[in-house]
Amino acid sequence: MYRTHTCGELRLTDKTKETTLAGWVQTVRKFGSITFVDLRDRYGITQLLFSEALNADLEANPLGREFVLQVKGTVNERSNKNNNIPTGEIEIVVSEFKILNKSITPPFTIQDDTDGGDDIRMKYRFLDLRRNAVKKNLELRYAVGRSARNYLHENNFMDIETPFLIKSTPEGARDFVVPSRMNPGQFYALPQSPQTFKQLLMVSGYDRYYQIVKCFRDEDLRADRQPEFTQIDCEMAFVEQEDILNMFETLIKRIFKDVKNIDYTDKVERMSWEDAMWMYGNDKPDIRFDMKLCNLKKPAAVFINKTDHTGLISGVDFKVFDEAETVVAIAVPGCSEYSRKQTDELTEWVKRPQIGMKGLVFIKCNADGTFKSSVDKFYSEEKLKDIANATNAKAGDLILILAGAEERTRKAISDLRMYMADRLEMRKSTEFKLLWVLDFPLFEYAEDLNRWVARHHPFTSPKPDHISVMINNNPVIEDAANYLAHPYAGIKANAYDLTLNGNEIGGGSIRIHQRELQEKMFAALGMDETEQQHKFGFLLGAFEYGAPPHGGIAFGFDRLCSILGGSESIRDFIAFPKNNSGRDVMLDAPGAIDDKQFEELQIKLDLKD
RNA sequence: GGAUCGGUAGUUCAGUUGGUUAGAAUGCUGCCCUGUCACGGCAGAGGUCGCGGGUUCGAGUCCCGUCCGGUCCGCCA
Repeated sequence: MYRTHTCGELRLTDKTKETTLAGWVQTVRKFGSITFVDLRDRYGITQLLFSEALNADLEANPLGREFVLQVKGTVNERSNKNNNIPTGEIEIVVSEFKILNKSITPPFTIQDDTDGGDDIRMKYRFLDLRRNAVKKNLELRYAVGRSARNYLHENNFMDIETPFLIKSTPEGARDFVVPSRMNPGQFYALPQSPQTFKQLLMVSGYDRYYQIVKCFRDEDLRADRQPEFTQIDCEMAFVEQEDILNMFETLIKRIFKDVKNIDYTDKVERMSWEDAMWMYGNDKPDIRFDMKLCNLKKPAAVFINKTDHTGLISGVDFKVFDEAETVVAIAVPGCSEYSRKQTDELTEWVKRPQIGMKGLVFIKCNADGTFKSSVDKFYSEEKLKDIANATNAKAGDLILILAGAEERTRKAISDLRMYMADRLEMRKSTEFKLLWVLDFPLFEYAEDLNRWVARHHPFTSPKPDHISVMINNNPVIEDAANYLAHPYAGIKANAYDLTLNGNEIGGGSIRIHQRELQEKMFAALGMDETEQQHKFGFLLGAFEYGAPPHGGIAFGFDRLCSILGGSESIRDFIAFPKNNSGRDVMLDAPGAIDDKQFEELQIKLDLKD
């Protein structure tokens, strides 16, 4: 038997017990004739005491960091206790020991505050995983998964596996492809999600399905994006949007309780996509803080039902605002005393290529009730006061105004809002706020293709009121410059995203379940009948055999874990993640394959450039 | 596809307007130490400054290219 106890379980109550432990040597502290060793395993650290009698043995078999060690000994009360660790009141007085395996010196220290950088830790990920900090993250991930499975099981959801080797249907993200040896010249694709399979399961009558499942997308990476990632994928039959929202906000609340011991008793707020864009410039707004947008000017074709404050800024011959499509402001609390250097810094920030603004207008709402702005030449104190009122600015606030093309400006003000909130430390990783964003547009205009593309995916149903708009209008866009005037631009979807602290953690929709409407949808996306049949014939066929109304949702499991763990990067919550370029630096994958493999696949490599 | 930051000891970093022998901490090795737990003390080893080219009397430092890594934009139905 290798061990009788783990390195995390012995306590003072076990005093005088005989024990055998096995683990890794964390540190060796030698004191002349006695030696202390911290022995580590998954469960904790236990201190070993090697007395003088073992010195000859230790000299013959010296210990080093990360050696795998087995010891026999007796549990002893320490004379000096260590309150920082659970086993800190005891130590093992070693009677005999055996080195089960040696280790060369690790390239970085295996400690909470390691000296290793990201790169080297990824290369030696198996060592990095020994560190407590990384282990904690994986434990949190396991807890989130367990909580979700328990909840879904209790609610009659059934875990059903779906295939990884499927057919490429180049809609949306790029597919990873896998050549088939038995079908030369043909390729499988790895699923971007089990979307069509879970819908088929609904047709089959498995009315509550879930799967914690890997998905694959061959797109460029980010700190919160990996080429293979995990979703909590769910689908239900005989449901309306309301049923889904209730079922799954309860799931997330359950996870909060199980994993973080947080009682999320607040009602989960809901907001239309249009309101989110209008008030936050963002379809996944962080609503833990206010700083709502004040729309001073908007283009005629969008936000048709919203009123802006263009009267406050026009009529003074200020060209920057007059010529801009959109002018939008936020009031940043308590920043009216910003120095010239600080406002310049903000201006530089919005001028970076990633933000792409030409400049930044600011109004300081001084504590004494006066106003000072970068556009005093154009706007009187009275006018500034009116603008300040419109933005809900208080004395002491700093109003920041951006002007330019609608999409870019709205994104920029949203980024600026988040940036200022970060600067003012208004985004605490221990505070959680959920928000449903509803009523997304069904379509998006793709300039490069001059046609509509599905904003969510092509199986999303339109709002019942909008079905007739879809049926009765031709999807072809005659006037590309004026695409917003096309009836399809206003069609809203039965789609919903759940956001947490400004992150999209889940998204889904009520699906189309009638063949006719699904065909109309495919046609709107530029697919003729042949193409529809070729790509999605199986689904259209299935809809003819009694497809029930259904809908679902998928959660980004890795991202949810990283937010709950208070980290920006999902890599910390994946045992073996890929780097920024999609490489596994430990395996050095992807890599070339043998000529023999090419031969078997009947593929000849001919790289362009 | 693009922007931007970085690459110097095993590791994390410093290195001034280009100027003598490239430093610190930590890790590693050896010696000393009976109550440490970030142990301590003394001594020591350890460098193709990512790679290639250029400017210069002289390049870790400046320029060009390239590779690698981080972050972001595009992209991610």
